[in-house]
Amino acid sequence: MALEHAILVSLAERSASGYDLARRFDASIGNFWKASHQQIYKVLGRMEAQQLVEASLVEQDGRPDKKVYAITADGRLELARFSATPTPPEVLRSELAVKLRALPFGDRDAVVASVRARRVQHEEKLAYYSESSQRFYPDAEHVPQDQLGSWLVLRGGILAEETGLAWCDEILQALGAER
Amino acid sequence: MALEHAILVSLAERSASGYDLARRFDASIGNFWKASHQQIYKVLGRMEAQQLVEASLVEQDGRPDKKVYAITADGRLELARFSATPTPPEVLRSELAVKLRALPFGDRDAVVASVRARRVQHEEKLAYYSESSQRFYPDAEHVPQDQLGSWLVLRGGILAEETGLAWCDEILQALGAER
DNA sequence: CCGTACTATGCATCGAGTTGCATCGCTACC
DNA sequence: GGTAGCGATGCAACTCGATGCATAGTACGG
Repeated sequence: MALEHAILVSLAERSASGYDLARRFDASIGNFWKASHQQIYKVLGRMEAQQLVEASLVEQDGRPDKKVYAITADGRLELARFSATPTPPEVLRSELAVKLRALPFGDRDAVVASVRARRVQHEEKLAYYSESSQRFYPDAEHVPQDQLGSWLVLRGGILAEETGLAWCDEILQALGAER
Repeated sequence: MALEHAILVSLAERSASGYDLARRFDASIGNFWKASHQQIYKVLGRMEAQQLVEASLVEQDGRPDKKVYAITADGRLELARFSATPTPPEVLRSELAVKLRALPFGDRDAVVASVRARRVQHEEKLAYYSESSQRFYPDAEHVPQDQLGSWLVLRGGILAEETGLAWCDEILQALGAER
């Protein structure tokens, strides 16, 4: 149930409407946790009932009104409690790996195409992360304490994409395909 | 719905009972796709109704009878069709990343403990993969064609664990903690 | 004035997967 | 004789998330 906690973190960093959160979950937070706006609204409703967050209606002109959510004291407690919880191992599910294993029974060229597509995705995300890294943390040796977590998450993303890229290259080479 | 296809691959490699499959999904296949025995039995039932697999009752002495499943012609077709399908990007959900991002609002020592635990997991899996690699593919330069897929999946596992390990070390260093 | 696009919020349905529980056969150990 | 443990199969309840659909206000271009 870590979507709840991802939302708490995001609201602790800065209060936001459901719509704002949905956009964050498509960008910065989305780098390590994905969620649709429907899911977010549903969970926000539950969290408000549990008094982990509180909403205030903000009237806007030029655009529809919105409900801005803020984390409560209870929410901060829950976030701290979660932070102190042991982290279960992550379960990986790789459809690409299934297809690789299915190579003797499947379509080699199509799998190569999938790997090429995956490679492009890794390249794009890596480029995006690298750009973010240079923009927000130009001095990698001196990252401010309060941004340490975000920086480490970004580093994890970069490492993961580099590795994904390297794996794709290894696959393509083994299958005798050009990049 | 790739559990279905993971089962098809496994049965194409060798026929097995639900129980056998459950063990495979805890070991070799489990390296890239996890499933509980309950889930496996449920899906096997559906797949038998769809005639992707067929069961034959095997009476054993010294242990309970079992139903051994084999892939059908339809199953092989479905597997080939799946293999030729574009692969959707993988959605990552990292609870550890949520906790890192939550560092300013949480328990630094507890997060360090989580990272240390995660590091041990990576070490163990890496050791297991490396051992498998040396045992089954002693000559990495000359892997037989029919085992190429399995080899590449194993390589992916090794790369991922090495990277996970490296990330943990980077985190521990940044947080000023020893290994 | 009409269509398109963006902001903003939500419901309803369905499938996949997790968790807990249950049953049965047989072996091995104390 | 009892019980712990493994092989073997499955049902039931529930949660999470994906997908599709619905609605409403406002801005802007043509």
